[in-house]
Amino acid sequence: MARNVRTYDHFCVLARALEAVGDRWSLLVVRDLLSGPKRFTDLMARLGGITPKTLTQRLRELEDAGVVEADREPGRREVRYQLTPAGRELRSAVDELAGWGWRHAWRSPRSGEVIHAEHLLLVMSQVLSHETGDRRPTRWHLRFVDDGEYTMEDDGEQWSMVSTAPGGPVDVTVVGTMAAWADFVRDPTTARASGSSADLELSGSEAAVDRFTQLVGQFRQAVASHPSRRP
Amino acid sequence: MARNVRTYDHFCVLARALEAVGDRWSLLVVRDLLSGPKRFTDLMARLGGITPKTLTQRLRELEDAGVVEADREPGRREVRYQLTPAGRELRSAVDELAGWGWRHAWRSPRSGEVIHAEHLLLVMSQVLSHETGDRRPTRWHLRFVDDGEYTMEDDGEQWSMVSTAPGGPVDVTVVGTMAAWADFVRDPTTARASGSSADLELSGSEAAVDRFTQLVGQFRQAVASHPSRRP
DNA sequence: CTGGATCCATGATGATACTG
DNA sequence: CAGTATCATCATGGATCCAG
Repeated sequence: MARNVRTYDHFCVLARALEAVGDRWSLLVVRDLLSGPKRFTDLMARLGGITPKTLTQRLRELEDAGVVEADREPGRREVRYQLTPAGRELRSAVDELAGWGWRHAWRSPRSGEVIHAEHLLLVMSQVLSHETGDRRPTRWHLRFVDDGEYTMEDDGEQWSMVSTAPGGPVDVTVVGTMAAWADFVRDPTTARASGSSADLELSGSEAAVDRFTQLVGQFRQAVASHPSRRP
Repeated sequence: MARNVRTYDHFCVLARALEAVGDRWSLLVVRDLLSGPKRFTDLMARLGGITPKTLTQRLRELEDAGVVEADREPGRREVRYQLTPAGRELRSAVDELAGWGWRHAWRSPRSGEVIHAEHLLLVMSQVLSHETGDRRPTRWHLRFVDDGEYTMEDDGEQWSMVSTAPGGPVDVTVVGTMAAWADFVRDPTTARASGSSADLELSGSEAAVDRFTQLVGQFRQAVASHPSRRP
């Protein structure tokens, strides 16, 4: 008789947690739902490489575990998946793992590796939270015409990111394409000086925009100079 | 061409971390090494259900990821596996996941579920850290004649556990078998009153032993009254 | 005895195509 | 849009065996 591969049968809280969210892809689904509710196809797009079969299975398992709930309204095609309160409580565990990943498992992107706005902003939150000294309550609004709308926020303690419009006054607003944003992260001055259609529009007070540019620059440098284990 | 199942190819720190420690069993290996170095067979005993093939594979992968290092000394039979500094930095992530597991994924032990001293002490650390108000620097020394030696310690911020002898003065020393300890956790007064060979020896000041008994009792109650999702 | 390696069976995942 | 169906491949578990 084969043991159930979905359990560990250990008397251990960590094993229990991993039975709920330790399967391949599970925590990445949680990651993408931490920034807000998503539809099945939204998740498919962000979880590059997952198959619909596996995504369906993970969503069902996460529902059973009380981590995810599906919002199905009659008369509406879309199903909106969102985290339950228990699921939202995974944020600190995800942050700790992400922080460790940045410090010890980072590597430069491989060719063909798709860069999603949300994931870039997640790395950025980690780096800005832990590797810059310039901290004060700050709110940025980023609108990617081809990849949704995000708010990045420093409450003075840590940076976080959600995929909704800001819930208060913003210091800087960024509008443009995802590609322009990637360019800007790669080299702020060039991207800003160029007059091409790939430009980003930055608005806000001069001081706030300067600080934004500076922090993005620090992030860029951190990524560039990171002692990746496998470059 | 099949994608490599061991990578996600996301530009994402969390995905990078999960490529290193997200495989089945990996974080449980880290869990068991967080309390100190272990031999292959020690790990086999604690990771109930893992096969030697899988454990070998996980250890090699964790070595490649820079999380684990093998200490092979010439002329010595044993191989001692231990965490690297990067591996030790996984403690906070493991703690966060374990805390979530206690709050949202706990269930009573199934019949046949092996209880290991270390794992019981890990749950206990979580519960004492987060569900009791009675906090002060405390150090307990537990010697299980059949399952090693452990130190549990509250630095005033949180409880932790290592599988070594204490590095300082202890408030309470516990000596006995694993079974006696399990009995004691189940019902302190009965186990203590009984004169059977299953007894635990508790030593320390009367106040310290009383407090120990009381905290274990709180843990026992927490486990008993826990609103398990699947009892 | 420790620290594995080998063989086979089964379950989990991926690729691709298709449907209500 | 939100999945199913089918087939192929890979990872894991169970059992057994082996070298130092």
